[in-house]
Amino acid sequence: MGKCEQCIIKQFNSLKSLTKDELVRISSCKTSKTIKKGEVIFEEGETLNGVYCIKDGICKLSKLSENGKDQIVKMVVKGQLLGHRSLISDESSNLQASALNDMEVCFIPKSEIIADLQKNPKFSFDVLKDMAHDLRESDDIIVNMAQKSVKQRLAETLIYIHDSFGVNSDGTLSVLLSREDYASIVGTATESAIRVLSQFKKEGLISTVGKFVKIENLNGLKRME
Amino acid sequence: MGKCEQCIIKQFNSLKSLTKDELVRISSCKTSKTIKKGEVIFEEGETLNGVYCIKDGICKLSKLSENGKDQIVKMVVKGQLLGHRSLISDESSNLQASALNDMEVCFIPKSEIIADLQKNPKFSFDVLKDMAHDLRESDDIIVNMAQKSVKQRLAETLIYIHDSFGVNSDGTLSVLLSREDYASIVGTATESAIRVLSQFKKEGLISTVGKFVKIENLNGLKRME
DNA sequence: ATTAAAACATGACAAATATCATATTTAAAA
DNA sequence: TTTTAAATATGATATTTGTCATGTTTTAAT
Repeated sequence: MGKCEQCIIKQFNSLKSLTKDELVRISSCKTSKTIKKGEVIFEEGETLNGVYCIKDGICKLSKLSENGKDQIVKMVVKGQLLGHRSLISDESSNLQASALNDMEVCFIPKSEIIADLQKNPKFSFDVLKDMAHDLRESDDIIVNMAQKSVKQRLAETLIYIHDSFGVNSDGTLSVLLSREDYASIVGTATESAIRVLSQFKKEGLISTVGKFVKIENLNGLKRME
Repeated sequence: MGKCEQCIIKQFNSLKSLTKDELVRISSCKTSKTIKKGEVIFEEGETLNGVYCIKDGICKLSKLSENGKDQIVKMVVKGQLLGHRSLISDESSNLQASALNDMEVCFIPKSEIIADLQKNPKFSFDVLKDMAHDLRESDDIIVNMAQKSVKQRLAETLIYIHDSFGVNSDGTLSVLLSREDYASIVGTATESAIRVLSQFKKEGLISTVGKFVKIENLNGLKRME
C-alpha cells in the first residue's frame, strides 16, 4: 500500500501541513478503498469515524429535501478531503456522499485526524482556511439560488464544472452528469433542466458528444449571468 | 473600558477558549464602538483588519446579486463574532454587514486574532467547530432555496428568527425587520413577501403589533414545511 | 401642523417554472 | 438478439412568482 509521506495527492489538501512523523503515523493506520460509480460512501445521518482523502474520482454531496427531492450541495474531487466537517462538529453527517465515477480513496480514522487538529496549529489553520473558502462558496450559491433564473444557474453550473474540474481531450466536460444530476444541482425539475440544456444546444452554446457535454460558447453562457 | 477577561459575552463564542493572558493582551488593544441602526459595519469587498465581538444588537450579512438585489445570507447576533472568516481566508470580505438595530461591539485587531489562532490549538479548534456548524446551516439554506416555495421559506424564516433570536415580553419577535428585509432573506420580490405575510395574517398564523410580528400558530407555520 | 418620503398593500398581468402525459432514444438485462 | 427498464425529450397546462401600476398608511423632515 502507498505511503502518505510520498503521496502527491496530499499537496492539494490540508494534509500537506502535517509533519513527516504525523504522516508516517497516519500512513500506518489508513486503509485504501475502491468505490464504484453510483456507490454511496456515507449516508445522511450516518456517524463517520474518519475522513476520506480522495486519490481519484469525484463524488457528490447531497441532501434529501422534505419534498423528497435530492439537492446536490457540493462536488468533491480528487485531491480533496471528505467528511472532515462532520468529524469536527462531532455530529452525524448532514449530507450523503455518493460516487459520480469510480473512485480511489484513503480512509483515515477519526482519532488520528482529531489528534493532529488539536496538536498541529499549522494543520488546523489550514483546515480553517479551507472551510472559510467553502463558506464563501456557499454564500455565492445561496445568492444564486435566491436571485437567479434556472437558465442562469444552469449556465453557471456548466461554467463551474468546466473551470473547476476541467475537460477531456475532445473538449467535453470531464464530469459526466445525468440530466437529473444537473437538475439536482440547479434545484429544478428534471424536465426543466432537460429543456434548458436542449435550448442551449439549439442556440449553439453547448454540444453533446455521446452523453458528454461540450461548451461551445463560453462567453455566451457567461453573458447569461 | 471593560476588560475581556471579565466580559461575560465571550462565553457565547470561541474567545472563551483563550487563556487569561491572551485575553488580557487582547483587552489592551481592543476598541469599543457603538453602531447605529442601519449603519454599515463593513462593505462587500472591504479589507477587514480585525474581528468584531458583538456585545449587543444584531446585524445582517448580505451580498449584492448581479441583478442589483440584496440577498441576506446570515444574521449575526449578540455574543457572536463577525469578520473572522475573511480574516482567516485572508481575502477581502465577500459580504456587507449592516446593523439591524443599535449595536455595541468590540473591535479586535487582526494581528492579535491571527496570532492566537496559530498558537492556541484549543481556540482554533473552537473556531473550526463554529465554522463547521455554519457550513451545515448553509447547506440547509441552499436546500431550502432550491426546493421550497416562497411561502415555505418565509414560514421557516419566521420560525428561525423565533427560535434563534427570541421574543419580546409581548411575544413579538425580538428582531424587527422590514418587508424588504424579509424578501431579501427569502430571496423573493418585496411585493411577494408582503403578500405572503398578509396571507399568514389572514389565516391567523401570525399577527402584528405595530411593526412587530407575532407568531400565533407555530405548528401551523411548521406544517407548511 | 404640513409636507415629503418611505414603507406597506393590493390588483392586473406577464413570465418562469412545475407537473402530468406521452413519445423516443439509449442502456441494461434476460 | 430480444425484452425491459431507464434516461431523454417535448407538448399541454396549471401554478407560482415577478413586474408594473396605483393607492394607502406610516414615518420623517421642514
